[in-house]
Amino acid sequence: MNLTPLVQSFVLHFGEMGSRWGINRTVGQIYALLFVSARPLNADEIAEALAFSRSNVSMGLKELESWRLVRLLHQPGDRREYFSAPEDVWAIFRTLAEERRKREVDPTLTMLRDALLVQPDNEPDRHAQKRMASMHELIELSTSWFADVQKLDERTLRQLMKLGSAAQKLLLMKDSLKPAATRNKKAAGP
Amino acid sequence: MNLTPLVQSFVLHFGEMGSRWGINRTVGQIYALLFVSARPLNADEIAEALAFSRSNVSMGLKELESWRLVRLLHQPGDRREYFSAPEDVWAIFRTLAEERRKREVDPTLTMLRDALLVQPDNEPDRHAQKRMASMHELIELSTSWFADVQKLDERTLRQLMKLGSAAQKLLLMKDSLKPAATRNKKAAGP
DNA sequence: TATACTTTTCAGTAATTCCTGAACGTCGAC
DNA sequence: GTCGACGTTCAGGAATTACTGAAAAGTATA
Repeated sequence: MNLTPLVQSFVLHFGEMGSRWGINRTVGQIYALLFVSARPLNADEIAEALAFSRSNVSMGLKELESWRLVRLLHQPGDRREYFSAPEDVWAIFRTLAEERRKREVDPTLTMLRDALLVQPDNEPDRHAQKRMASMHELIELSTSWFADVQKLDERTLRQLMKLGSAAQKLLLMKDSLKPAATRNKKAAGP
Repeated sequence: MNLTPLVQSFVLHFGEMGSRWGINRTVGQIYALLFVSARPLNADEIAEALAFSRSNVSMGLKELESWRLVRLLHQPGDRREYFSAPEDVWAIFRTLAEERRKREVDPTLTMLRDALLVQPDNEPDRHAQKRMASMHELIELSTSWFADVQKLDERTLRQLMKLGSAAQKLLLMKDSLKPAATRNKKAAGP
């Protein structure tokens, strides 16, 4: 399989971006290739297209599977494993965010919580704990908010985003119209 | 300078996390140390506390400056440069997001836009372009939304987040109060 | 069960990234 | 100017990570 220049540049870009992340070049390129491919590909096709060794592709696919970014499937009458990237970019985004949370955010929250349980016995620790507490609050708040928002379906999410900072105005309105709370409550009901 | 166990564990954790990102261990540790420090530190103090070479610290600080994550300042009567991490965690978050956008998102958007300008002359390219277009739309939408939300002050942001998916309900309310024709059209549209 | 095909593992090597010490540059005090 | 304190650069060695080929382990079919 020969890549077109268009696909080539996309794949190379993702390789680069991957290595800026923790993800390595190989994995980024494999994912990019699957993302733009019109049909599922097997490991040999990927290895040939990207000029990687078969074993490197195998490892890359395993990594992508651990991120739940690729789907494994079979073609009738073919024993080989085929891989594809899910269609829905919003779902992909969700998956990515969820995995990153699991791998990066959660351990950090655990570490912070543990640190905040310690009774500080000196000034540096007292200050450090204050700083950690503020970080903990920010992370806690933003991830739980994100988890919440992430549950919305694509259409609603799209609306929310298009609304942009106008959401702020709705908020402020709610805030300044205390007596009108009944009206809001009524209108927002299911 | 000797680190307390509390600070030590925080610093080590950030070193680890750093290397999961593109950032290396050194840089992560330096930042963590500055973050919890009650006063600005100079390069020698950092080098001693973390047991890195002076030159390593110098490079790390340069990197952190390029991310605008540390502030350079001077103490009266002291020629050395002192560094501190900004206090406000919300501001830090903002800075981080902005820099990442500049370094990762913007180049990707440029690549995608260029790719979408090409007139595809074969089926694979036609499909690839469709996929790239959907990715482009998602990134465009979410980053412009994020830029918008990021302008809010801390208090409002905090409110917005605490509101969580209740924001969804406000949105739906707004939607359901429109003439039925609009809503139906929207729901059935692409 | 044997066979042929496919995927995975892994030890070794290649490539990359990290880190250091030494040399160099800069700047203010004298 | 010289001196000394401080910051930066950089070549090269150390450490880590990526990648490969060969061998092993699965697996469906006959």
